[in-house]
Amino acid sequence: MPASDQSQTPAPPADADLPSNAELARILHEIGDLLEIKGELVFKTVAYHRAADVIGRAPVAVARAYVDGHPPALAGVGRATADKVAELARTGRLAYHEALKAEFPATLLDLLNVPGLGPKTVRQLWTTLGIADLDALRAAAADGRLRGMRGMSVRTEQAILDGIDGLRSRDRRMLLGEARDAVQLVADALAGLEGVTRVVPAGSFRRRRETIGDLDLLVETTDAGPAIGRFTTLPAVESVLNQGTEKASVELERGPRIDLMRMAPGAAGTYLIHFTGSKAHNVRLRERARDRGWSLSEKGFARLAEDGAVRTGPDAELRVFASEAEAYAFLDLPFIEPELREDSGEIEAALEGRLPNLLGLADLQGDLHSHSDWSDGTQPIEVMAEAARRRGHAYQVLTDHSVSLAIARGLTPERVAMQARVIAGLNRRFATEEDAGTAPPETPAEGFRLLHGCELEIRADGRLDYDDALLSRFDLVVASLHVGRNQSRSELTARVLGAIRNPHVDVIAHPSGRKIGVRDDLDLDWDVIYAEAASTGTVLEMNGSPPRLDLSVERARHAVSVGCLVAVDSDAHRVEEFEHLAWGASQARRAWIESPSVINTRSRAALLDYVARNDAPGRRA
DNA sequence: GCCGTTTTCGGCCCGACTGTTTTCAGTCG
Repeated sequence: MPASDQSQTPAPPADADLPSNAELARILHEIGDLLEIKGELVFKTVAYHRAADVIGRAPVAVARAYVDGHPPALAGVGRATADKVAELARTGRLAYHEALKAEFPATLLDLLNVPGLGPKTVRQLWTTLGIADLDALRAAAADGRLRGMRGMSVRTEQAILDGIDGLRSRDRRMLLGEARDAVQLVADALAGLEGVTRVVPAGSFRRRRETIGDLDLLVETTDAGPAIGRFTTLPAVESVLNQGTEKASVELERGPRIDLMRMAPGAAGTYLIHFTGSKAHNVRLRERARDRGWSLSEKGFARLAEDGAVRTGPDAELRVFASEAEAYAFLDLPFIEPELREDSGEIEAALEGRLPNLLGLADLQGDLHSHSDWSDGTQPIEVMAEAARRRGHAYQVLTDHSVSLAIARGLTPERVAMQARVIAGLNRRFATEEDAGTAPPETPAEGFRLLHGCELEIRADGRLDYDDALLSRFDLVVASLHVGRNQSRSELTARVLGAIRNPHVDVIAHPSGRKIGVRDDLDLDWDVIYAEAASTGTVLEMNGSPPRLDLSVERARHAVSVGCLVAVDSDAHRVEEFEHLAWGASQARRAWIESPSVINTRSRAALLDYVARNDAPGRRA
């Protein structure tokens, strides 16, 4: 909805003043944490955390919807939570939250982050010893003042000291590429062991969350002993957190925590489901199992007795399945792709037979965003083109930076013309090889061509870096914004809208400008951006570079729902980075996006036809 | 706190590992 519509009458709060979904979620989680420490009924605290999660990933701006008088129906958000969200949306504050916070020192919640410390222990530390922050806890542990408490010993004190030290060094979450490297390290080490049939990453990495905290790995083996032994003694292991007969956890040197679990051959289906999660998805499955008389755990489905307890003795019955699909089928559900398992509507969709036909990496016919050493890439045009061709793509768009981005050696119009000649020469060779049958076997039927594009800078004053005459000579133009990031929402939005409305601009690259863990999103009026992109046919990019993943899943899902097309791009600056396409595709899958909404699932002919139509005079406002 | 054609009250998902226990609570995923 246009922001200008809000400016007249007795002004409801502007979007910028409303708490975001993430802020609402943070407050509700904090209430849940505080109630845990307070010793409140566990189901009540769980309800707050669940409501926080649901609101945090809701597809609409929840506070906005409350202010506008049409709060969304969200499973897990009942009357009490709705009233609190309404108060937060209306006033920006929540009396209940503030009263609760006033009961405890503000720093007490920090203690929950120490591994091994839960709400019960934190409460005990505070009430018996007055410990309310990490420094006090460290001092007490170092002085040996904890060992008198129930459940505390000298060893616990040391574990707490170690845990506090670890907090400082290990608070960063991994990006997808780093997680993949750690997975590979362990998988390679276990692969050759006797009895090991496979090693599978599970958890949030398998669901392709944009950042990964801990890694979960499953090893299918007849005997867990050797695998766990090898795992806990890997050279990269800094410490072993725990180790049993079924599972073990380690921390890598300056790296992540990794959990390894054993799954029994022939029974992997429920293990994979259990350890892939998400927790919320699993809870829904277990509820469904229980309704049907079975208790679901990683081990399989155990038959329940009349009283709701698991049957034991001669009446015991455990159903196991080799594959996830079979385990889902036992619950009369179709297979649900890991990227969808967030309890964000996938169970309902599965029941109603309307699960999306998700985009696959193989559906991509090309890539609209890449660089060479002509600007800030590291490899020659030919090397990049050859690598793209060997991927079996029909096109790669070379989009070196435009002139004003001097730090990236942006191309002058003269160098653009030179580059065009280089590309034409390469394409002549590709055509000759295809005619002669000497092109790589991966080459698709329509052949491979390197398309000439550019990454066009949207300058701080809103002007574009090249004039229309030059822009019209490119096969495809992606526009992006790297400078003047701190302007007001209205200024930034106007700059992006200017690019969207230019008939020669085909794609807006990494629209939010974020880098995960480094810098925040641009402050844009997103609803206006989506609407204009949809009406002009300008494509919004899902950039697959792991620090970007931009658009985000939530934004991409919203954009497509209002009629936008997206492009899944690598933004490769060297050959190895073409693999970013896989990360980008996984984010599109998380956003429930299907192939028709992704422009680069189209053939080269269809892509160029789309661009030509959108470039036609009068096509745009 | 949430939720419901087995319920508007009384339930609410499951198991491994750890540590300090003499049979189990707390934490974690």
